[in-house]
Amino acid sequence: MVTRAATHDRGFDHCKFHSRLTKWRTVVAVSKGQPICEPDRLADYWWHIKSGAVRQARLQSNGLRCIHEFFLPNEWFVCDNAGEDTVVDAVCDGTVLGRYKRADLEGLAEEGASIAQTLREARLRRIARAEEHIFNLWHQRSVDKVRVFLDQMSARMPARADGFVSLPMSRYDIADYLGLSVETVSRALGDLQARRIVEFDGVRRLRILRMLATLPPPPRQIGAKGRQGVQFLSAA
Amino acid sequence: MVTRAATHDRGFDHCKFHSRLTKWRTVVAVSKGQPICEPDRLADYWWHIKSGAVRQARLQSNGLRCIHEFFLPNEWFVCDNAGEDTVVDAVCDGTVLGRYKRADLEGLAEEGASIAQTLREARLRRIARAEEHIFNLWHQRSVDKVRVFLDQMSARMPARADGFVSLPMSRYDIADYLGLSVETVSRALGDLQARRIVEFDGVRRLRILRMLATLPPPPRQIGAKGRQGVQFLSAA
DNA sequence: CGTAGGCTTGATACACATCAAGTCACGTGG
DNA sequence: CCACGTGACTTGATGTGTATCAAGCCTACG
Repeated sequence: MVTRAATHDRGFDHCKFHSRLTKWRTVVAVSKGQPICEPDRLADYWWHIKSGAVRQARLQSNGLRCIHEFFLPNEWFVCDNAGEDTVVDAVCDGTVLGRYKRADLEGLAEEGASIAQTLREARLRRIARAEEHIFNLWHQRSVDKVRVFLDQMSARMPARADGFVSLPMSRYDIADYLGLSVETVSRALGDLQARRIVEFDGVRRLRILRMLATLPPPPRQIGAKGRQGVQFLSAA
Repeated sequence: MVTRAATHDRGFDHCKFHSRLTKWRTVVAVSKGQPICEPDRLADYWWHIKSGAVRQARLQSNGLRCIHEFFLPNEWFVCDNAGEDTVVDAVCDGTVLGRYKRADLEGLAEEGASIAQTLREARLRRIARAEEHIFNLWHQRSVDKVRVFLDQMSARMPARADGFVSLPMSRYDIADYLGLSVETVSRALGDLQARRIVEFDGVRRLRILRMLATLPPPPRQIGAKGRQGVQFLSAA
């Protein structure tokens, strides 16, 4: 397996900065399907998920909804370049966020190096995740997409002792995230379950049995047969 | 058409900072298919394309190559999270880059606000492009993917007076970027040409005749028929 | 009991990958 | 000059993964 940056937006010392941060914080609670704020204000804030989950999506004129990213408990995010068609809304009921004005938090960051660090890392992780998403959308079969998705989600969600996690999002959300139809997502999940790669306990509670790295080699060869096996020589 | 951040990494005052920058610069020239530097050093530098083009790709064990991004003349970039499977190499012969040690450039940035600005913008643009790429890979038909790709490229490439641009990359590169087969890319290009959306002058020189915004509405409806038409009410 | 939303399952259609030639431009060497 | 090879591109025939269409199921909740 290839080494790659970890994908957690956690690890931020709340005890230490709690009092300082709460001073600037607004708590926002939203129920399923509710936008977290007015679309044109989105870019003005840093957000921190306390519970539940939100999704950042882009709506097309034909009604299709492309979900760019999910944000899960304890993760930080900011929306730099949201267009008019961008919606950020709650995935499930009981979603609670901390909202901080960018100016406040980024000003604060100058004194508190640890906060600055957290925000910087959140940005970097955003790029890393986007690249993973691109890779996942790119050329894989539906089962592989769903598999990678489940791996990522169970790694990012707060885990329980027994290894089970409960997904906050519906099959429709997964479909819109992976660019598949709901039916295909459903079938893929059934397939993974049948092959004992994941185990379900109810529709949204699951546990990964076999990690990606330990899987047998890809049975099918999609695309070109090995274009350009580049050797490194010497630049300049 | 929806407003969205422009996608140019240009607009950096070279005259003003030329002497200061060249002091830290190493010029790197690479020919087609050559990596721009040792893979493990990639993250140590900021890069600036002077001529030609480079591609950032991720190689899979089965030989497939997923191209995450192209970088075109006059654009700045840095590779924060390149894994062992990541390759950044020249798309065509005659590719020349400026290479700057990150420590040097980012230290310099403290005094030169304009440089800091350029680097910050390059990062933001990177995210914006990644999101566009996700959107493009997401659910579209092959013709649409190719169409969007051509629009983006002709907007980013240095244009000539007659409106023609010459693409630096091959059909294989395009296929690996869009997650399609070469044949499909070729057919899509033929289709666009037949429908008088683009005009070709040789295989790699082309001109966009009709921009995306001015196109007729999507003939086909892929995916779900309008899930969750969310109305904004009021958060919290 | 009924209605609704989320989810699953089956039958069919089609967009795109794959396989297989074939073309075109541009070399290199006889 | 032509023969030949090679790499990039195109075109056609065929197969298949997944979208689409259409029920039907399951759970929650009035």
